[in-house]
Amino acid sequence: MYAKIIIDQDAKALDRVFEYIIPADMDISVGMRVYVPFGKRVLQGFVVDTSEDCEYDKSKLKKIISKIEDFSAIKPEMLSLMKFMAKKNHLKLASILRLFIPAEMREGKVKELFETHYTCDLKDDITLPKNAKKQFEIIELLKQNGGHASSSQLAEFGYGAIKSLVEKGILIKEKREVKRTPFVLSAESKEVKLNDSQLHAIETICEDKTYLLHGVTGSGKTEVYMHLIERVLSQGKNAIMLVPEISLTPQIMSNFKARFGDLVALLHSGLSAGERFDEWKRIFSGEARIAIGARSAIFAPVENVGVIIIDEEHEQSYISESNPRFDTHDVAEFRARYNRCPLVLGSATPSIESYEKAKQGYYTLVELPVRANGRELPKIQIIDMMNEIRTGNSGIFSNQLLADLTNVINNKKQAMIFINRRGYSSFLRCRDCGYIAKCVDCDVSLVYHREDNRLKCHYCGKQFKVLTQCPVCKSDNIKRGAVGTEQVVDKLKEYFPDVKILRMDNDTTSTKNAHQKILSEFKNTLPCLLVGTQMIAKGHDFENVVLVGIVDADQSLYHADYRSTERTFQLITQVSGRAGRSENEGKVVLQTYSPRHYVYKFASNYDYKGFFRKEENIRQTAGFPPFTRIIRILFSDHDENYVRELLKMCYTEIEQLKNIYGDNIIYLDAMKSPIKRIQDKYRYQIMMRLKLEKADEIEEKVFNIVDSISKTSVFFEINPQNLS
DNA sequence: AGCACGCCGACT
DNA sequence: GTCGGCGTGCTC
Repeated sequence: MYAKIIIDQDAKALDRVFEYIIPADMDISVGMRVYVPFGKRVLQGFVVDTSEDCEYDKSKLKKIISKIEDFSAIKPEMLSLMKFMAKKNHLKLASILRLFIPAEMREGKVKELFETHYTCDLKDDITLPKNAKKQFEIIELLKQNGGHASSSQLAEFGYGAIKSLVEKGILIKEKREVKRTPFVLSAESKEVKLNDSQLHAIETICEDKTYLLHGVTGSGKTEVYMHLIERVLSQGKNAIMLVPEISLTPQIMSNFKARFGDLVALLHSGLSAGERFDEWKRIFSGEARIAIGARSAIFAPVENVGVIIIDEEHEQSYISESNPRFDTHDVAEFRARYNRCPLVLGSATPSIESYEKAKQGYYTLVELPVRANGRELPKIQIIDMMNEIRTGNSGIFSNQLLADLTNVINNKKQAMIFINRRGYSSFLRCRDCGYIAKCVDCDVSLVYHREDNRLKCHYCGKQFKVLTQCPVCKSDNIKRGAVGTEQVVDKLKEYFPDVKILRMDNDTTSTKNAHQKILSEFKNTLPCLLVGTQMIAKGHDFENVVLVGIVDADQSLYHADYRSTERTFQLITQVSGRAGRSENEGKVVLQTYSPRHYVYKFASNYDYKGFFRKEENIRQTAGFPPFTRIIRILFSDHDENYVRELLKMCYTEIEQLKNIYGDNIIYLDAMKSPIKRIQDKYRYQIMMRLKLEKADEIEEKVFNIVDSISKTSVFFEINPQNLS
């Protein structure tokens, strides 16, 4: 017998199958990991196929040395998924396979944890010498435990007594694997009465289809998820649920643990290597039937999947931006179709892409239009900061926000001040009329680059001189806009010197548990102000928060990204959800320099559909996804000349495609990447924008061109999020 | 990726 | 004469 094997090395030249002889006495099946001789070395490989015959020169074949584990770590479904991802995302096979098993298993560092375990058969009459008091106590303890005990439980009895019981054959000693189950807060499982739309949603979501579950904030999506999972379990099937990393809060996990107990396996970054490995094994063996985790949990070795849920489906974190780049949606879709089960995408603010798919009938839209507790959403008041400047207030805070903050403090309540800061790139804004420098072709904000003091468009690469005078109002009061958390805290201290002010951002949460510390201090202080970045937007409910201030909402709006408006809408909706969670009525003060921008009108009315229609229209007119496809090909290498040469060759070839496809290629250009050099590698890129009709075909051709020219691997990105 | 082979220059 | 530079090509 012969085996087709993929070598576990991340190199373009090895990105294919190699054949080996399976020794007659070795029982090898597809999906196993093996050691093989490769050149002069011994390497790990994955068996992806076995056959009676081989294609390669028989005399040159070598034998598999040994198995790494005795079981197939990669299940058949995952091998199909590998092929799918390799084609769809142009990834190397080995790098995909690595996603499917815990890193700790590959490095071989983490081993199963063993503990000595003792069992005794309670049905037998146990006769002990009368003076064997200790042995008697041990048997008593075992009786209470149903005949089982671990060595740690018996530690207090001393080894002599145990040993003598074992020797008499009363106790059976064995090495047992212990699972390191991560600690989870315990919670009461409470039965919640479902409203009609929740019931309707549960009833609807049952076919082999993709459902977009659009539920307003607080509409009880989680309850729907739980019911769906419950049903699936009762059918003997299993479930996968994905949540954004930041939502993997102890509260959510404990709710699921309370409902489903040990059937839940949690996969998140907070686990130790050993814990993660054990959770993976619990899923692999079928002991755990519900896998809950962040992005990478979509690769959990769950078999017989009955439902896949992606909560907060619009979250950016579902798109992997580093090394094997993939979109969790695609993978989930593949697995759902493979298992012929529903895929549920849940969100209060679905991504434009997903809602468009629902509109076109690819997804089935299911709505939860009312809040489960019947409470009103907090009022959002928009403050025109240009007007503040005109009336002589050039500070960070509007008079309204200061008045509301004073009110909060006098009433011994709490407020959150949200700083909208994403990335470091900055834009230029006219402080008199609010004008923002934009690209003449692309309708995205230009980014200021300090090193050469120029404005650049991250989509087409065009460069502009830095403006010194506003083209609209001729004012020369043009500044770069970016307010930091520190700055805000300092200012607040001037206004409210006696009030506790906490700060939460990347700087203050770098140490372990800092997160938790800040939040619990906030919880226990009245009055108190919490200043923070995106971090404070998610998850936690604080009943005393009655006011949320959004200091500079525009910061994400004028990011050089066609998705920035969408993201701003999502952010406002989410942040607003922090105010008035309990009896206390909440309010949101939103400060902006562009009060007439449509995003604020729709966001302040919680009008998702209105926003969608407007945004859809704009994307269509401007030629952005989901109505076009953007392809970014990133070349990087230590040798700048080589990259430039490579870029040039690829570009010339790709340009030829224009002759065949004409205006199906809306845009094509080669340029330096916005960040020229990362880790001493020079980065150049080709950007293209395609009409959808021929996009697949063109993408395939482009890939083949680049693949045949380049010796080193090249990154392909479809509709990139971040253009650095 | 790593490792050998190989074909050039400059040194014990 | 030989040591060692790294360009090229191969690994079942």
